[in-house]
Amino acid sequence: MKLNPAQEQAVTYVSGPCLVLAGAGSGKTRVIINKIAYLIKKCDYQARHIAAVTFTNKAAREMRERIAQSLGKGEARGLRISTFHTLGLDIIRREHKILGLKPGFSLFDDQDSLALLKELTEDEYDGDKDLLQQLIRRISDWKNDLITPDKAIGLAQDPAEREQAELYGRYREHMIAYNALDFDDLIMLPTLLFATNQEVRERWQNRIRYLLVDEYQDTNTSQYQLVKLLVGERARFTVVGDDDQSIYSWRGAKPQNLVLLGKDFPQLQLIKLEENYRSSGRILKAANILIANNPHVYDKTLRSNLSYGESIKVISANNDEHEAERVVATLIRHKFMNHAKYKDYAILYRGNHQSRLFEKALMTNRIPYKISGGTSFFSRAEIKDIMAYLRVLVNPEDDNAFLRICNVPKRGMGPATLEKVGHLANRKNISMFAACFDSEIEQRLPPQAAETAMVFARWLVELGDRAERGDTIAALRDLVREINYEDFLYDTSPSPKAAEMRMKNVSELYKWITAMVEGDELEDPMTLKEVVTRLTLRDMMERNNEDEELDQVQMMTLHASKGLEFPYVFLVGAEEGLLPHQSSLDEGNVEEERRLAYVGITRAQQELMFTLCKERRQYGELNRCEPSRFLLELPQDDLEWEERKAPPTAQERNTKGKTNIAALRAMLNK
DNA sequence: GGCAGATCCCTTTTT
DNA sequence: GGGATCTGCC
Repeated sequence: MKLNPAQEQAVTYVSGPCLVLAGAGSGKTRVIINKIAYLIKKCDYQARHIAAVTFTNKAAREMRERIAQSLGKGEARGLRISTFHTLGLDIIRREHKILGLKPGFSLFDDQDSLALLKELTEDEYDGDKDLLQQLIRRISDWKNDLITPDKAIGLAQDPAEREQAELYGRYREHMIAYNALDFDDLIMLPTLLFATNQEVRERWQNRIRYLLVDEYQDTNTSQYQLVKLLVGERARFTVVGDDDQSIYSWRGAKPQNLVLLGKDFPQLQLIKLEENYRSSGRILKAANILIANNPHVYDKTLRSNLSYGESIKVISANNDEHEAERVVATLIRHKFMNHAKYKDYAILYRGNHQSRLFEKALMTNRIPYKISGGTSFFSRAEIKDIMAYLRVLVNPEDDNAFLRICNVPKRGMGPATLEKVGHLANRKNISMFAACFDSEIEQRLPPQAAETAMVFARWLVELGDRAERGDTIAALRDLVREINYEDFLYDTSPSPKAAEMRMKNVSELYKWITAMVEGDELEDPMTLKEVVTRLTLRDMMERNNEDEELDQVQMMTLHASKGLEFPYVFLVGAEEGLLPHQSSLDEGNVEEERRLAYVGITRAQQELMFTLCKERRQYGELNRCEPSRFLLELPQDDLEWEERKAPPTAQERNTKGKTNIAALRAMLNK
């Protein structure tokens, strides 16, 4: 496939820092793939000196597959393609000594962190969920801004913030005691390390000599700093991004980093990709008109080189259940008329909970579907159990994991026993696991309980030895067998069928671990320690992607849809309060919601269908709904409102238009 | 210590 | 409306 002139320029400009502004569907992944190949084949870069960074595992996997196709396997050897977080993990793993971490550190996911913070704040917050949520958010913001607890305390403006900063400090101390890291640490630690340690920084600069960053608009402060420190003075890098697709500001992403880049690297080469190869002219026009309501730093207009296409449908339904039925009915008819496949259709929604009714409607009609995201594999209880066992094996300091498993299945270590073990651990400043071996344990616990704890701990040590010494996979199999996990599942599941499902999940996990331990052409074999941290990042290569070949309707959130494309798209729940989401309206962040709508629209290749309800059930209550303002912002001549729902009057459109322009002005004046 | 029923809170998006 | 957590009874 030939590149267009702008793409060609983006690929071959390698002599300095390069920013590629890539509109939706303008072939940015292609540019990255081609550029990597160009660097290796034409510029004498070795694959192992090139790193490409993405935000999601999915994107990384896709890139890996496509690069494997265009390069020989040998040529791609050593090429780093990973998410920011996996790159951070790699760095930490290699530099863990300097960072003061013991090998086999645990990675806490959100739930783990939440549990720890909940415990730490019991006195202060007394179980107030709101305050807890604020604290978590605050800590994450601090970490994303590279602010340590000491600094946070210094910066505190009021007593409440001071308290948060102190809790942040306690949280960090406990994490250190557990030999554990959270997601934000994966970026913050390497960045701080590079910032303060020249030798390490230079080592990594030497290791990564050309850096490519995908979805650059999603970087937060610490990620941007990491990029800057990695590229150093040499400044050999390419970042690809689109400010109109910035939809992650809620987790600290700073689209302003696009502007900062120009300031920090005055020699920055700016290249715009404005030719869209994905969507019909009409869909693209709608997207352009919608996003024109947002302020812009760099102007950019996407041009379609496809035909104008079908009109955009707006389907209205009486209520949310009806909405799902209408989508399914429309889909069935449309599929028949167009000889399409199920996998050509995507149902995109704002929040995960919306998937449920569609799932139900699809199921009753026997239509195969696949939900991406949502309750992930790794949040299932059985997977968390086994993972917790592995975490303790790998990192005995991990009290959280220990607590999860010490009585699963029941082995007589109930709350009373645990409380005493916990106290002992606390007083002696050792892990609970270590406390099970402590000389005092026999004085503190009733003989039976002390015996149980010691037997359990000894068994763990012995199993850990087995895994360490020889056959990791056999040890894993032993683990599941020796705790009688299967029986446990049958005892605790509501039905034998559910138990069977859960056991299947365990086997699936087992399969992934086996694959990772053994390695393959692209990935080196890993130790159990590595596997455990990697799995918390969910960075398995999804070897079971036979799924993708299956003919299934695709369902996902708008966020999850970024980077994907589908012939026919249903954008459901186009209502005030849902698509501009109420909480965003409250925070005055309509622009990000508009970008989210923009992302959804630009996923569609041939046809786009919006749906909305007159009323919707929320928290069990029935509420009236208004059409999304974004629908009113679209070019009405290109919309086809279905059913009795009248299109908006000229007046309605005018008022909407005026408020928007006023808002836009206010924004620009700021 | 385990289970059924009651109660509570929630739903924005993710590595 | 539904999943997670608590309560009170066995």
